[in-house]
Amino acid sequence: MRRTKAEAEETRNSILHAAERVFYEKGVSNATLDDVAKAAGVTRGAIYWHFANKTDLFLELYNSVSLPLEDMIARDIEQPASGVLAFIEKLTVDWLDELASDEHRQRIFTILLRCSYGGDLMPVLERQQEVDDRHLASLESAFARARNEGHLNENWTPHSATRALWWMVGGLCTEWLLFGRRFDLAAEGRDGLKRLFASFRPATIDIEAPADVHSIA
Amino acid sequence: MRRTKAEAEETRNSILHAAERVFYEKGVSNATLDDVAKAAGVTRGAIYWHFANKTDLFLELYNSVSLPLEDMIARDIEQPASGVLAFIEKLTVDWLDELASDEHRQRIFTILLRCSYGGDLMPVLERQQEVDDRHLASLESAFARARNEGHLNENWTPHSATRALWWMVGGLCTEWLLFGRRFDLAAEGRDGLKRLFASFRPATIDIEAPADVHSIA
DNA sequence: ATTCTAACATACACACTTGTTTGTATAGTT
DNA sequence: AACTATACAAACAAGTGTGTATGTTAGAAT
Repeated sequence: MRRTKAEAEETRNSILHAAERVFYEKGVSNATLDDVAKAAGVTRGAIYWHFANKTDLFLELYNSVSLPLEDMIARDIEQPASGVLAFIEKLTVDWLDELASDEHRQRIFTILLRCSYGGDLMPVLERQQEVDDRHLASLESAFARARNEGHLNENWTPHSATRALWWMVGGLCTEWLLFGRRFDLAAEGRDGLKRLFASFRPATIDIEAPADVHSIA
Repeated sequence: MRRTKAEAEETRNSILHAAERVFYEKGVSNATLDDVAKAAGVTRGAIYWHFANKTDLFLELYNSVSLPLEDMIARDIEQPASGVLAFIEKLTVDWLDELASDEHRQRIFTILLRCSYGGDLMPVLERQQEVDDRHLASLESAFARARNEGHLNENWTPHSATRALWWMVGGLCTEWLLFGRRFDLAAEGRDGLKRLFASFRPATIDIEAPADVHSIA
């Protein structure tokens, strides 16, 4: 039953997709390789051909997800300094929108949130920490630039604003993913971010803006 | 080896404590009942005498943790309306302090965060959702009172303030617990909450306060 | 003092999962 | 056309955890 290379790559992908679904539904440690095999329409032999073992399959699945957030954040250096805060806000909102519409990424994140990281999954944890730390550093430097230009409210520091944003987005996504997506992630996130970023901005008296404060509601 | 009732209750508790440690270290599904038994200094027979199975043991462990947050929040109804925001802030800070100093609760929460909730653990998830919903409703009504008294900044609504606070605290604790407690939970939390609550308050011109803004830094 | 039973320990049977090994048909290679 | 490595399927071997059944001892009841 030797398949062509394209077909082999196809079965490898189908195994990865099946693993994503099965890991998401049953949890990584509760899922059996036979579950994955059946979901992919193959036998365990195929899995052991393409992957060394379950941990390796999980790592490959983790590697297969692209993390465009890094690129997005990296670009903020080149953005005009005047709108740093607006840029970060848009970036975050866009990221939430993408998560809300990408079931693939939803499942991956949920799997990562629910898995134990005990023993052989340590490299995943460490890589994730490292990525997070880079994101936090990027964000904090962006907030620092905003402050230096006088665009950051004095209530906040670059560090505290970074953490507040990070924790709020993290908490939002965690609750949404772990508790059955019981609300509109994009809408609630957009609203919360709008208000948080409003508090980030200095309390300037809106000189040029018309004073129709009530029209918002 | 028949023991007295007090001794039996003692072994039951030792089993619960061992389960807490073992579940925390190896994850619920990766932990063996024999691991728990050995950690408790008994055999699996003792566990099966006191508990029906692993799921039941986990549920009993979950039930054994007291959730004083409910009482704390319930009392806010009786607080003076003038300081609702300050009261909520203090409540949250106190709760963080308690979590930071109570390793028992840290382990329980970590276990809950890391476990899969697949299949037979559904009741736990549902109960937790229900508890969370009550907390959120309490918080939101408190914020509503603050707004009615004119103590809530117009940038925020009771709903959005509740969610922002909830998500920020949740994200804070989640990161702290899952990523190895790499920062000072109480200090960072207190600082972040201070700034968030500052943005909750209306931007009153501090008439009576001396204008030494720079002395803070 | 005897009996009963709570509170375990021990032993066993069973299912399940993993990893490996063997088989096999076919795509590519010469 | 023959050969070989590929891409799996199928069978096998071994370990592991669970649930239960049985054994044992000492507190408690009469």
